[in-house]
Amino acid sequence: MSLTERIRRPSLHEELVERLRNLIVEDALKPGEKVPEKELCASFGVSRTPLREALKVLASEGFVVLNANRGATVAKVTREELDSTFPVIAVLEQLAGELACHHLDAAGIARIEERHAAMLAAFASRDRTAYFQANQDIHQALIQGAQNDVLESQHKLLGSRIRRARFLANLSEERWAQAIEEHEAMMERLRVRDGEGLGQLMKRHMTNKHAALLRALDAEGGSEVAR
Amino acid sequence: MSLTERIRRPSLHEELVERLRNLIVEDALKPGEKVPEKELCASFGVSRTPLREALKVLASEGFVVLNANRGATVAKVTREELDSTFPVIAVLEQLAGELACHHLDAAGIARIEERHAAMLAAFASRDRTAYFQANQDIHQALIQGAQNDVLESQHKLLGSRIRRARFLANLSEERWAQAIEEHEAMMERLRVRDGEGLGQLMKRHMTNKHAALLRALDAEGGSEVAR
DNA sequence: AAACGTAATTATGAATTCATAATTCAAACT
DNA sequence: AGTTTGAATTATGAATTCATAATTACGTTT
Repeated sequence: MSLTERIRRPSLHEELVERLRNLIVEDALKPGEKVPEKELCASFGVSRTPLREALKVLASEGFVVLNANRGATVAKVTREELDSTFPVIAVLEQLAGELACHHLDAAGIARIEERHAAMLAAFASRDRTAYFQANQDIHQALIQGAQNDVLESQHKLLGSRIRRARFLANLSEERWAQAIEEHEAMMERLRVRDGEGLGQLMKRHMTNKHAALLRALDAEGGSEVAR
Repeated sequence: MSLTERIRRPSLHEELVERLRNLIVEDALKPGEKVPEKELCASFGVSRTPLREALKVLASEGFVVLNANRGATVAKVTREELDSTFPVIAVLEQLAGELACHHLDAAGIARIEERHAAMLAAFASRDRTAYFQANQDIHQALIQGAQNDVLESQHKLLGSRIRRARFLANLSEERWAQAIEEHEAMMERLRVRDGEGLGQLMKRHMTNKHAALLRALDAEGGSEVAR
């Protein structure tokens, strides 16, 4: 790292935004639950002011809901929100695919190729954890390869808002196999740097994931999705 | 309106987020300027706490930059940010076009048809103000017609972050004429509810607007764009 | 005169305090 | 018994206070 790098001491509220968002995304704070202001202040060892500042930010990001004079609750992810969010993520991924084909160098593609192989191996041994990891790495690499900060931040934000839901999607064997096929097709487009084609495949990949998720939800019949 | 509607009293910080964002978007607070905490507290008649909460939210939205122990400044819109933002807006509009064709009813299309006519009239008389207004109404109507809250809010946020810049774009007569043609083509697709086609045209329309803006900026040679 | 160092001032981040709204719980009443 | 009313408690929104970091002003030194 640079020797004269700016000293960076994140303010309390920044730190708290991170920590609280993690608590929510990692499901330590569950949707619908009240955010226990007092307890959190005590356990983090901070006063209410920075914690409340953090809550306002998280509210604007959509992770919590503020009710006047009634405190904050963790936002529930409704079916409607899911249906609104997936298409937007889908077009963001489409854009990422287009841009990544332009910007990724050989090394970058090689890295994705490696993760793709890891994903195939995980599928072969039906190792869900390894599969999810490799899968996420690939999408992440493509997003970052697009070299567009706005795209990256928006994608990250929307992705984390529906993070929990995505885990429920790849349940069925058929869907899993289909997803693998889709990834194979994506890799082909990436290898020849066909941005247009990769983008369309990524969009469709997301759309299919959404559809699969909806089927899974309908099967269990909950209109409300746990984060 | 419903007789038993919930009483809604926006909290101070919500109110302040709105007001401050307007001050920034409307250029009353200029990019790079310090946000004068004290003055604003005085003129709004509130204490520092809610104002600072509002600043944190605006920072997470990208309108201000917080410097530790050095207060907040209005975010500058850099050339890089512009280049990152336009492609994202473009794909959001693409999605809007696709969805709007599905969701808009005859009345909705008629309303856009009317605004389109108003836009043509404004172009004929070279009335820039009326043109901008009609143009914005059309895009707004298409976004809302998509009936996707996430899409709408993201589009609104990104749009307002580069609002100022967009005013600089339609300077040249050629670009203006080209934009009109693009809108004509868009209307054709909308009339036959060709979502795919409309989406692609809207994306290209944005891409062209971006290109025109860059040319305008290059001509005057500023790497930094006033909001 | 320029540069440096130090004190005074100011601005900022965060804790605390305060007023008020919401909730809880118990007693009174139907 | 169940419901309603009202005091007590608690939680929340916002103002104020406090400690510290940053800036400015000023004097000293070379």
